[in-house]
Amino acid sequence: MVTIKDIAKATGCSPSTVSRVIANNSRISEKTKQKVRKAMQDLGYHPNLTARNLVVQSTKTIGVIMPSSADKSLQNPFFAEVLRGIGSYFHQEQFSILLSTGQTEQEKFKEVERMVLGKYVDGIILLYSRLNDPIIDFLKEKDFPFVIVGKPLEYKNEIVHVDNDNIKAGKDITAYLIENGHRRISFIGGAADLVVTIDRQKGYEMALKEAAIPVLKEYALHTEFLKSGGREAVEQILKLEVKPDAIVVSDDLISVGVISMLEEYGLKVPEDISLASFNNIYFSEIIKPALTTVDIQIYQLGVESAKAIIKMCMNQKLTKKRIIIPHDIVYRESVRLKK
Amino acid sequence: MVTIKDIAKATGCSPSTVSRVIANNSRISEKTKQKVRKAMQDLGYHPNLTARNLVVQSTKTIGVIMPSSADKSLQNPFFAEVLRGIGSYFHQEQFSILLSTGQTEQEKFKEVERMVLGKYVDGIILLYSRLNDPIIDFLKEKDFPFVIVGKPLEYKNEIVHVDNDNIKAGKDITAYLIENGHRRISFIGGAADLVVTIDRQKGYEMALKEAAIPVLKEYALHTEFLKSGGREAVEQILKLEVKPDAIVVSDDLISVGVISMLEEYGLKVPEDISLASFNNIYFSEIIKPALTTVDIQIYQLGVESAKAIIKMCMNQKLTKKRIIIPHDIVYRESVRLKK
DNA sequence: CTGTTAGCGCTTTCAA
DNA sequence: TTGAAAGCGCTAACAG
Repeated sequence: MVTIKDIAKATGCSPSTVSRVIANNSRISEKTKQKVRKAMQDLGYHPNLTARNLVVQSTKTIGVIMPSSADKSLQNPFFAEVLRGIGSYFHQEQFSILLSTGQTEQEKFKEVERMVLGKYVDGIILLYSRLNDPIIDFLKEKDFPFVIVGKPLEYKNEIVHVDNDNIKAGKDITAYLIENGHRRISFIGGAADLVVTIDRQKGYEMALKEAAIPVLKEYALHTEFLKSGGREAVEQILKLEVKPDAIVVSDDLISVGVISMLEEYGLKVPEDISLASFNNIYFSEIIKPALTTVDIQIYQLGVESAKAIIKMCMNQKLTKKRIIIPHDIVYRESVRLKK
Repeated sequence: MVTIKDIAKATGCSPSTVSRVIANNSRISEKTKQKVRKAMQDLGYHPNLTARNLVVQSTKTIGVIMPSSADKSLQNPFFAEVLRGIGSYFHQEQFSILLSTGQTEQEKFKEVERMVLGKYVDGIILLYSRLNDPIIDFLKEKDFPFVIVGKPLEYKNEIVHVDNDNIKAGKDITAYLIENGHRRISFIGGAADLVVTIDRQKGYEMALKEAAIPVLKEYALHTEFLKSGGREAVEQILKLEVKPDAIVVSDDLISVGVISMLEEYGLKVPEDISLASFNNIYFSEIIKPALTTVDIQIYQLGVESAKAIIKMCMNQKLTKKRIIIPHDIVYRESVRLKK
């Protein structure tokens, strides 16, 4: 292996000079720079990142934590898309992603602990927000830089997070349904302990109230994310005495299953029942009917969380803890319009 | 920061002893071990991974390279699922994933170069296999440990790769279509430079030949992965003089788009036309019609590639370069059966 | 503008 | 069973 010393020897200068050339230090003469660079080329030198990391006490690496992979939720294109956003910003800043996909909460916790205590990462991005997450407690206690994609339920004012205004998003999409003449609107959410589900449901309820439509308990259902494709949820709905004429679904992926189920029971979307959801993943536009959905700009969610964590690692102050990515509704075919 | 020296001081022994306790070296007395461990607890000591990596000249970190993320192919749940497989094996071996999602081939190459030359990873897993991939050339030239998930087109006998027998898979699924009375079978593939597409198509052709069905050029189409949802492909098919009665699609995700398109043109699957594809992603079972598809055991693909790369990093010899994960057909609703 | 020196925190001979 | 010492490859004062 060729080290900085070899280059020093070959060029007749000191290791520190070589180091400075690597850093492109301004007070090294152009001449030596040339000479050193040539030697690096010739000998095939490349700086050892581990060695550098050790001395500068920083790795330019961020741990990115996915939700527990035991359930199938990882298959949600949401995560790939956030990752893409994070990766693109990281690339230009020369940061790296250390990915953690723990099967269980335990595994994930262990991995985070290893990364953080072993000083193997400079910061953490959490790609989800759950109630009572021990990882958050751990990070907070250690005062370790981290950002959440989504909204923390506790410590909202202390934890940096990148989120949509999901309450408003829920309200907007529900209002759109109401505008189009729907009155009996049901809500199907994913896991009930996900903050994003909670918020979207809250927005849904607000819209109903504003339109003076009663909020019925039996109209709000939860289905385990990606489990059984929303079968129970649909069956519940079909058992209702007064059947809904529209459904707000908290995630496009769930919509896919729900639509299939409805069809199985002979209900067509949007003719018999309208449906609108959130995320605008790639699928939403290629399935039939194409989904009317809230575009939450997943990629941007990734980019901004990347920006935030890097800033924090550089000890720059963030002006605000809560970074909101705007959303907007993409109108497609799953909602029956008012004539 | 509390270091190994602090523990040494606190316990009155030397840093080397502490180091040995960390490694659980057998020739340290149980008594000192206890003492040292207690001090580590009390002072909150945790080994610095970077420092260790530097001296042992290894990082226990593997670079995992996704396909260029400029196209939408990253949203294919395939990748999340392989990642999950890799992650699970890595976790138990205490390895980490350094993820690279370059937008372009260039970006990806740069990232790989950085990881490898900077000695930041011990090995590389490539999650795709393309024709003329400079990354493969680079890795080969550097003689750096790497494994491909998929099949390299060149150097098949030199490059370790974890793959399905996609030719056979293509043949099997096509044969199944033929068994059920289909004769005019079309093939819709993803990007034509992906080896997986090529293989599956090859198998498709073999099955036709064995059944003495002519292989028609105009029956084989390619659609950019996830682009336009297979619209052109379907339009091409509908333009054919003799329309197919079945389609083999090289990826479940493409199937989703193709089914939608067919429906748009008034063709129902499987009543009017049958369809079968590959991968068995979560979606395949929740969409209507549920897809008859080849289960390629994506998760296992991940696990085995993880095993392979770790073995290589430990300098253990692999018995074979080509590791095959068995596939099997999952029979669902998208194929019209012979009465 | 460049060199000398001292470490970053750990592992690992070698010696005791 | 333990300690002393060297060194992994690099950066960063400090000195000149």
